[in-house]
Amino acid sequence: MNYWLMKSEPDVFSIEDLRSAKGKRTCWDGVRNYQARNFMRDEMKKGDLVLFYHSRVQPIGVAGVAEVVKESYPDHTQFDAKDSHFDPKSKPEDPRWFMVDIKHKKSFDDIISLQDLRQTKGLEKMPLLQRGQRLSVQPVAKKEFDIVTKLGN
DNA sequence: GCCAACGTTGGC
DNA sequence: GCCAACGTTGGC
Repeated sequence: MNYWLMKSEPDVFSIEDLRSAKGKRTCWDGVRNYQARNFMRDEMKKGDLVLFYHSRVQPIGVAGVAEVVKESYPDHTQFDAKDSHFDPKSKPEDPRWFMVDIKHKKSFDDIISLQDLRQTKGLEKMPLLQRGQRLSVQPVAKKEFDIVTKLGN
């Protein structure tokens, strides 16, 4: 079983949006970065757990936990000319972009702030905390996942 | 809103 | 295959 971190701008889609979504789940569409895509397409498995991260908007940090409930399949927004994530170079018979479905598991009472994460021992190697790191989907070590979720209790 | 860091594109 | 130009991310 693997662990992940996925970023979302909460004014676009927050952990509470996920909680109130139908079935408490959503498809994670719109990822247009190859490395992030590869993680979703090749390595994310049903049952994997995800740290749901709020970026850009204060308070920035880990807002809760979600679970992968459906493994990768083509992201439909790449074929929709009216969608902001439309990719004219992607063909339905050879899709370029993939997504997974995730389901809400837990919202933390308080968001675990980026500053707190930076100050927590054992998290020094988290990709999230590395300089210049921008991936919206990234792996998390089990140890790191355990430390972070413990902070959220 | 700024801007550093990074990814992608496309001319050569 | 290089690399300048451009676009995006995301903390501040």
